[in-house]
Amino acid sequence: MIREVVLDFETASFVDLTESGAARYSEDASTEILCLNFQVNRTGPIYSWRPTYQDEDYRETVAHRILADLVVDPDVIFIAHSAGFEKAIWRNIMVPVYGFAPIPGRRWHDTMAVAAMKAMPLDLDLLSRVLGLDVTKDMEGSSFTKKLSRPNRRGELDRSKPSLERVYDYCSVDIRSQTAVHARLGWLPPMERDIWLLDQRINERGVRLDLGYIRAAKSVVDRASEPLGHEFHRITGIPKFTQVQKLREWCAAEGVIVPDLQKETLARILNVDIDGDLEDDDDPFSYRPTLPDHVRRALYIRQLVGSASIKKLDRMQSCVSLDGRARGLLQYHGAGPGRWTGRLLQPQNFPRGTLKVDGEAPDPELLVNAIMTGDPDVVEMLFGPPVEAVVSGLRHTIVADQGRVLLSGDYAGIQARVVLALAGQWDKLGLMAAGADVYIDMACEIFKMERPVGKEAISRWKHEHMRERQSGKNSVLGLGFQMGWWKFQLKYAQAEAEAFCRRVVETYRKEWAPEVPKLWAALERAAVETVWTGRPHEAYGLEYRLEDGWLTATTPSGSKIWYYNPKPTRKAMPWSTEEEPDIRAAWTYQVKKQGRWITVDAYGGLLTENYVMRIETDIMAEAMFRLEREGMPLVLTVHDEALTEPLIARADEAMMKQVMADSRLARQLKIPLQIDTWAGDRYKK
DNA sequence: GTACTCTGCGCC
DNA sequence: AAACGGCGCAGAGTAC
Repeated sequence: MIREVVLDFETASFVDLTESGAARYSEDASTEILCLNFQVNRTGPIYSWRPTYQDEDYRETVAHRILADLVVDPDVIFIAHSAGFEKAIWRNIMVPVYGFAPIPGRRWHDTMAVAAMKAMPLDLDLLSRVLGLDVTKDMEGSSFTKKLSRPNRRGELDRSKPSLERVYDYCSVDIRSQTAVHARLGWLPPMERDIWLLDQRINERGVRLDLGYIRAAKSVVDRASEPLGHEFHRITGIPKFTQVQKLREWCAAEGVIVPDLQKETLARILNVDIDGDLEDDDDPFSYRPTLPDHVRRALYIRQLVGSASIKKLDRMQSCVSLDGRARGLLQYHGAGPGRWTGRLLQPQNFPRGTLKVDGEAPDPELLVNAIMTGDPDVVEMLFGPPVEAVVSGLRHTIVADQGRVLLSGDYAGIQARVVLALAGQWDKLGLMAAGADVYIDMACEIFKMERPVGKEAISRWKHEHMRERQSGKNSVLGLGFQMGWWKFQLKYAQAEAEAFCRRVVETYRKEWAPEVPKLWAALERAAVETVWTGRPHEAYGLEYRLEDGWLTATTPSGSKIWYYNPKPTRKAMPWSTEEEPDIRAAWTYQVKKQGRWITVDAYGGLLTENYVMRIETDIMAEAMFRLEREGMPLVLTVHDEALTEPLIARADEAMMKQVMADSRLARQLKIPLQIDTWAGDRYKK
């Protein structure tokens, strides 16, 4: 019979767990176990295993004998909340220090993974509260235990007997929470369990970081920003250029109103063309007359060195394992519809490089070699502003191991392809499948222009009508999920008039992809019907049903999207008035947003986006299994991109394309896939 | 001090 | 006639 063991370590260390992650934490020499609490089959007694006792050898205790037996029994499954932590402590301390047998990956279960799959909060306290589980938390005991796990003010770990006794007293509380959560949430279904097991292999494999390069990059940044920081302080009186509000207030006092300090805003104000397609180039001098030189200089410094991304360098140093690989960078199902999210150094939001050498991104090795000198002057001479150069080279910190290469593949424009395929907009998909530039197609539709024919004409058009193409691209990518003209203007076209934005949105909905709004409406209707009647409803291959406190949407691949606590509501439409009210049936659900558990309105565009993201993730996960089988072990996934680290002999871009293209689900849904690949020693975009 | 929220900013 | 995409992290600011 399968037995379940819920377990929870309390530990102490000089290493900061949130800063460094479980892998680095567990292998640090200062990390020690205070106790391990565990409970068998939900109702049994809670045992506490400890490495030290008053009078007896820990090996002689009942807890130890029971635990040792459980570990070697292949029918026992170990359950933890955020199991990556318990697994790491087990692997790096329990086995080597206390002589327990290793526990293979297949014998672990993670209650956090189930919470993630069902779109619930991951944090155990909030999760218990939201689920209404009646576990009273001993707040004092909890904060005391937390305090004891870190060095005190004098820089020591407190090991006094009364303190430890207090921790032991408190410990069973988390076990009760975990057991209750497990009883409520249950197991992962087989398909999801396979994905989670894959996730664990990827997280434990980690990704190699070039520590020498990281050190050099930090040196470049430090040496370049120091004089600039002083100058900034002199000009503005603000000690740090990270103080956004103060800087804005200072600018205002100097007579310059700055709406925000975002990259693009700053570029516009300073009139620096960052991407070669500055949106507001009608009047390039609009800001100049009102911008005093010292304000310009202060903002310029902020632009030069204000990038927050370089903090990734510090994070890399603190979370890299002793063997030079960073682990635990991905959270399984971190986003509602199944996507992985990034952790620690957040490998999913590396800035895209802005450096250009002869109009192209520089060769990673050349850039790295320059930065390796640690000398900002060398970098400046070869590539331009040193901090910008380091930011552009941040991705290159990720490298392949000896004898291996990085091999990356990404699904080009997959979001647009999936939404068009689900909606049945086959004409546009046909264009995409034939390799046409649909952004140009949409632009021609918006601006009523003649479509260019022939390779040369297209290339010329692209060059001559860059702005029109950008509008086309934004529309194709952004308007598939019911974005209105207001948001479109805010996000992509602040320089354009309302009428223009209205026309773009109208063109997308009425002319370019008229099937897509039908998809929004159908999903909305099916979901509302399900929530209001309690009976399942299907639309466009997606089946909504109520399931034990959630509304689920089952996709054609059998995967599900979960919405917690769906409630029927009535909602006034935006155009509803007193005289002509338009109140319709709708529904809400609950979700964690910006750390808070809130109620949100469901609407067709959102349901469509969730559906599309789920399908994308399914296609990606499917491909990841095949890549692993073909000798291309995954190290990262960035939503539509798979980064693998095969042996040099197995690194074959054509093979990768083929493996990623070979998707049962894409065939079933008639989604034409296009895969772009590259191989190299360093990560890049 | 610690916990939390808000803003900014990076990605898909 | 038509709306609110998904994330994580750093730092500042605020509340206790």
